[in-house]
Amino acid sequence: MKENGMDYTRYRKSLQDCQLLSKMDDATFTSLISLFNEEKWPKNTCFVNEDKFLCKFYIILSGRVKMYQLHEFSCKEVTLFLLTKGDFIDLFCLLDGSRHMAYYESLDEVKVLAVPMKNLHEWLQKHPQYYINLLSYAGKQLRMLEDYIADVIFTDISTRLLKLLISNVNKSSNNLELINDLSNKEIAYLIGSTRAVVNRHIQKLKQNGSLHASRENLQINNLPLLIKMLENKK
Amino acid sequence: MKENGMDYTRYRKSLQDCQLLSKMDDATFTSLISLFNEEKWPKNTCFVNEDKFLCKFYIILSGRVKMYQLHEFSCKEVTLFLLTKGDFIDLFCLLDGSRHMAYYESLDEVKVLAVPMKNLHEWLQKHPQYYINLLSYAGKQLRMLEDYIADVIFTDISTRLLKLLISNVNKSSNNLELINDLSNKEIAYLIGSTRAVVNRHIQKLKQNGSLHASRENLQINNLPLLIKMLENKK
DNA sequence: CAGGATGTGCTACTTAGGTAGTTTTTAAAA
DNA sequence: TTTTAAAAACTACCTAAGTAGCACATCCTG
Repeated sequence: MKENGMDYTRYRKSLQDCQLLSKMDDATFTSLISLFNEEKWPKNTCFVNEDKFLCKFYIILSGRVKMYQLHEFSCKEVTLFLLTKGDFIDLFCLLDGSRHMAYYESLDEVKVLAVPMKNLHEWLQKHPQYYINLLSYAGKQLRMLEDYIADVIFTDISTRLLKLLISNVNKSSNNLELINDLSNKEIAYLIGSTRAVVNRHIQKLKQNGSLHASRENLQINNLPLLIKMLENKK
Repeated sequence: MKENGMDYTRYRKSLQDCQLLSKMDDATFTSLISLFNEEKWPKNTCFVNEDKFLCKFYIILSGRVKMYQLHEFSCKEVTLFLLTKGDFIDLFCLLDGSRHMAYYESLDEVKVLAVPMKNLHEWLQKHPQYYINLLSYAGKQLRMLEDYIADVIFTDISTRLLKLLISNVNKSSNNLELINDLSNKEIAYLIGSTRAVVNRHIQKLKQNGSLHASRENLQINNLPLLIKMLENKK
């Protein structure tokens, strides 16, 4: 991190949605952020729960990182979180220092702020009120997993696909974001299915004109229709 | 809570596994526990995310409480957590005060310690280091949900049933605990399935002599066999 | 004891989703 | 440009799991 402190305001801005940093005055922010160093990870890099996640804590500045579980036997995957700007890696290890069996992969070139776990712990000891922010972040993730489970148990693949598409449409631009450049396989992992099945359902959406799909490119053609289809499921 | 303080040591003992209270000296413990009142909930009572969970925080002293999600349309259920001694209700609401869409039902007569959310927040403000304990509890729950998702996506019902049974055998007594008096329906909700399907698999376990099952009563007959069956799945 | 409610056991049926395999398309690398 | 690899598209097949329905057992209560 630059000594002159110029960068801090830049980080302040780009991390304005980061839960750890919310409701934090500038002085505190500076004391915290000065502990970090910026790192850059290349695209499509896998981190199979390396030791680095036990000794360092990361905040994503830009790019996507998927956090997933792998079934060794069948080599199947599920993506649990699609982490983006402001998200943490790995909160679990911060919590209790125990190894968290999880896999990470960068989907873009990713910029992160990195801090040695030890330093962050020391800082938090001095500023324990910010544990609340971490708790609130953990709570948000817990609810996401609860919803994931409810979806998997209660609804079929086509419903889950519709939900995924609709929930990733940017309200203002009406464009599909975050998942629009993913392959069918990655989409499948996001909803707990397989490439072939997801493709089958995508074909139907293409046929009724609600979706445009080509190689690693998804575009919503008719959002109201997608919403209507989702509502008809219930 | 009794004024004489006699009860505090009793609570100390029965809550020794409670994560919020770990590494807490007696004076601090007393200052915290004196905020609580003991409540008793009758068996089989539903709490459909009532306002009480928004204004009060509970620690379970004894008995089981299942936390579940309900699919309104199909009236299907999934049990996400089987809460017992030392568990919290509702951590989520404590975190950010937002309504947490969840359902609770007591499976036994349940004793809890209750504290107004406001009072606990005030106490935590004065003792912020104990947020760490809550974080660590949240982390444990997050991992449980991650495992749940991995199980549902990667494995079939019979595998999940075997896992459930094996993981609830008391190592020392070799007896099935916590779930041994549940109906097939409740077992099904625990692994994200339905009564009929679970019953189908239970029949197979009865046939090969690994399990004894009668009305709301499950007993392990041959644990090594169950373990072997689980390993053969992989 | 009778009646009702709930849990269990079992049959038969349906189907969505997983699987395997092949072809075609696309895009990047050589 | 050709080559190669990955993604997408499509076909055919199989099966576990969900569903519905009913008979029977068990328990509790009036």
